[in-house]
Amino acid sequence: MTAERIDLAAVLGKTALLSGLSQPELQTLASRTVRKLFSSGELLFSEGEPCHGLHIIARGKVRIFKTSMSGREQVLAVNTPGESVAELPVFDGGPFPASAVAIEDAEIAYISRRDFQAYCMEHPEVALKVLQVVGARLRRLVGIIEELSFTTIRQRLIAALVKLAQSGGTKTARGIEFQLPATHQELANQLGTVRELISRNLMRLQAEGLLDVDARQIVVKDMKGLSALLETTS
Amino acid sequence: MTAERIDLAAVLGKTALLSGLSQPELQTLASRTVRKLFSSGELLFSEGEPCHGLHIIARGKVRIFKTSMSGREQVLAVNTPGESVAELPVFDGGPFPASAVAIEDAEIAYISRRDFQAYCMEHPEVALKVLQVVGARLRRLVGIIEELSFTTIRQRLIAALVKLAQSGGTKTARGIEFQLPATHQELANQLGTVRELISRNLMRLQAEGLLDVDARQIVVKDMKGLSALLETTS
DNA sequence: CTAGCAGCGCGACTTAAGTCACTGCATCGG
DNA sequence: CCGATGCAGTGACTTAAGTCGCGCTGCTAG
Repeated sequence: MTAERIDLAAVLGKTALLSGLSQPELQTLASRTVRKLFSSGELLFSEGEPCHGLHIIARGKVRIFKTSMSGREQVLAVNTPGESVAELPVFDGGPFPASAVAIEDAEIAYISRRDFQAYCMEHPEVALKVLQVVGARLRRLVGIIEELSFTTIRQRLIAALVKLAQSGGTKTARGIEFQLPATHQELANQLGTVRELISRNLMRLQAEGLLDVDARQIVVKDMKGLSALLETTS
Repeated sequence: MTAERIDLAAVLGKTALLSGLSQPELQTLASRTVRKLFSSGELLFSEGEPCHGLHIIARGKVRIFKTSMSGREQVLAVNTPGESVAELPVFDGGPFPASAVAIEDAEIAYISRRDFQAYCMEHPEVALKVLQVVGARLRRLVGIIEELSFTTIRQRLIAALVKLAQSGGTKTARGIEFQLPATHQELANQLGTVRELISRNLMRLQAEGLLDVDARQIVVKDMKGLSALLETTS
């Protein structure tokens, strides 16, 4: 019991929302949290459901997404440990605007709305932190809107590849190599399109000599040429 | 002088953010605000600029939008008196994520970041209100994303028409009549497309017998048929 | 070992979306 | 009265996006 509480307090202290709080305060909050476990593929909640509390990810990954009638998905965010999920409905009392699913086995610290709101009233600095986190979220959403309405799938894909190469790539004689983090289908969901287009566009980039593609293994042969395509109006 | 302050206090008291505050508190805040005037078409701020304070609309309308390299616009929101604009950068310290322009002559109450943040620390309930407002904004953005990635322009246009008919329409013998609130170009910007498609889709709906279109005057002849098109997967 | 399944490649096709170029039409200021 | 200007309608066209169907591979559970 006590062990669990100390553990939770440590987790809470590492989240963006609550960093900077003192140990006793974290303890107090931890005593109000519930630990929830989700296995990979399990839904944390669905779009439209009422929201009763705040989810903080202690372990695992969570994908936030919308689904269309025809079954297509649009990913809004993928969240990792230390981040919180669905802060907003906690405060405006509305339903969840999107669904969330665990994409790895996950452990969630859950705090009820009432408790967290009360805590914010007593600790205004926490409320301001929440605003910062929400701000980052809102910026990402605006970015998604910008991409969806102004760019082609080709450009979105290139942008994603460049980002992956820069963060998780290793330099070799042939260029910058890295693995796609998931299936083409998943990548398509994140870019708001369908599997075939990912496939086709990757092949096209290969044909243009910018990439080498071998299933999920990507070798960027011409990083400059690739990045250059992001700037052009075409 | 005094007259101005009382006036401002009244304005502030009507905003969603600050409703429920006592007169003296409003006075205090009002004494910190600056009144700014913008004529129609004038920019309040541009995407990427640093943000130094909160804008509250006292009079007029403001459009929030993103612009692409090729000159196309995507409208994120149109805000009216009593609403605030760009609450977020005030709290996370980042630049404006989009641009804002007055689409009517407008009067803005402006409060500096420092003052408003300090006020939130002293009055946590205001911070919670801000979170509610931001929540509503975020929901709208998610809605835009959903529309952009799942629906056709035809459907978005129909949705816009239905909304307009329900809010600003009058029932007549021929059906529900209303005026388009702006030019086709402006409507296109809000739906994330180009003028021609608005024109064509309106014509198509007319050809299908659902509408009568005469320039900006619209008569919805078959509201049920129109709404029905929103539900279908097609 | 093999039947089944998930992920991927790919061609053929349909359709939504956008571009270009032009016309007509009203309004407004000289 | 007239040219300029801004808005709307429209045809012809190009291209991006998405759909369908099928075949190939490699893995793994029965």
